[in-house]
Amino acid sequence: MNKSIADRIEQYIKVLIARSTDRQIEIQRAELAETFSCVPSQVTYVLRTRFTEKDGYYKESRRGGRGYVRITELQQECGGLLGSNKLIQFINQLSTEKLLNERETAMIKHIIINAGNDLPLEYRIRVNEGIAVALRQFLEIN
Amino acid sequence: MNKSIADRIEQYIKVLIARSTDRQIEIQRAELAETFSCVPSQVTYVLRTRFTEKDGYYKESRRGGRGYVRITELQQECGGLLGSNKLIQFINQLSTEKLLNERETAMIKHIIINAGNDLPLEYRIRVNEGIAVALRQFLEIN
DNA sequence: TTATTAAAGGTCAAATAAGGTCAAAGAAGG
DNA sequence: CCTTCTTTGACCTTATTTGACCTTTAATAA
Repeated sequence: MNKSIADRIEQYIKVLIARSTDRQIEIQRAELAETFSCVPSQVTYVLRTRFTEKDGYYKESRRGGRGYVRITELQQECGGLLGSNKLIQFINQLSTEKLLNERETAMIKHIIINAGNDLPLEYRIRVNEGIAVALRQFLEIN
Repeated sequence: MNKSIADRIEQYIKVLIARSTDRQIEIQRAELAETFSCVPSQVTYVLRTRFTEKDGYYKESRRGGRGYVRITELQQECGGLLGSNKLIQFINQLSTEKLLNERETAMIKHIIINAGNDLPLEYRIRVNEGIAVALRQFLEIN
């Protein structure tokens, strides 16, 4: 079974991330497409299908001159502890269930990603748990 | 991660401001352009896109001989450590200014009260500061 | 003192350089 | 076949770079 281009691009990106010191890389979409002799939107496709938030990745990008796509692999956390990606999944779920509207979803995600950023992991997890509890209370669920 | 000229000029200016005693500097547009080997209007572009009032900067300029551009970084007033009451006050202010609606205000307050609750004070302060910064970013204010 | 000139900075639009979206066509697997 | 995943390309939005032309002000010449 011959790997598809998408598979190879996925592998390539994952190797880059693994090699990085901070689980974060920046790529040029066009350059990567060039490397794999495919159209740029193929790269977009790979990012859309294999580097989702649910997979534990966070993406940012900028257009125009010197544009880029930055991919961050969120810290994998163990057991029942609530890391940022799990919390974001939870938020997404609330959004799907229409318990949060679009703006609320974006706002809370922004806070989660940015607020506890520089805290030691254990504290971040506790903050995340607090946020989850608060949200549950506020929305009167569970 | 190859920075654009615009990015480098931005950095340069920010370093100058940081080094200044009064968060205020004066530059010569043409000279700066010379330094970065670009056209003068490139500097104008950087000032227009990255040193706006929303970003917390104030600009004055004068044309003609001995012309200049003066850039002042407005002092962020909530300089001290951010306890929960201060943060709540801040949220209330956002609410008064209609930047947050009633539900959003209540939700965020709920989160603030619960999120860092059982953390040591120093961490709770850091969380609060993170939340304030994230909110400012999200609402695009200073 | 007044008129002229040179030395700034400002504006705006075109050219260029990215990344994003979407839908259609093609391929793989059941 | 039918569905799902992949590949491709046309078109869109955003960011940067550049240059021609405009306006303001200080210095200087008359």
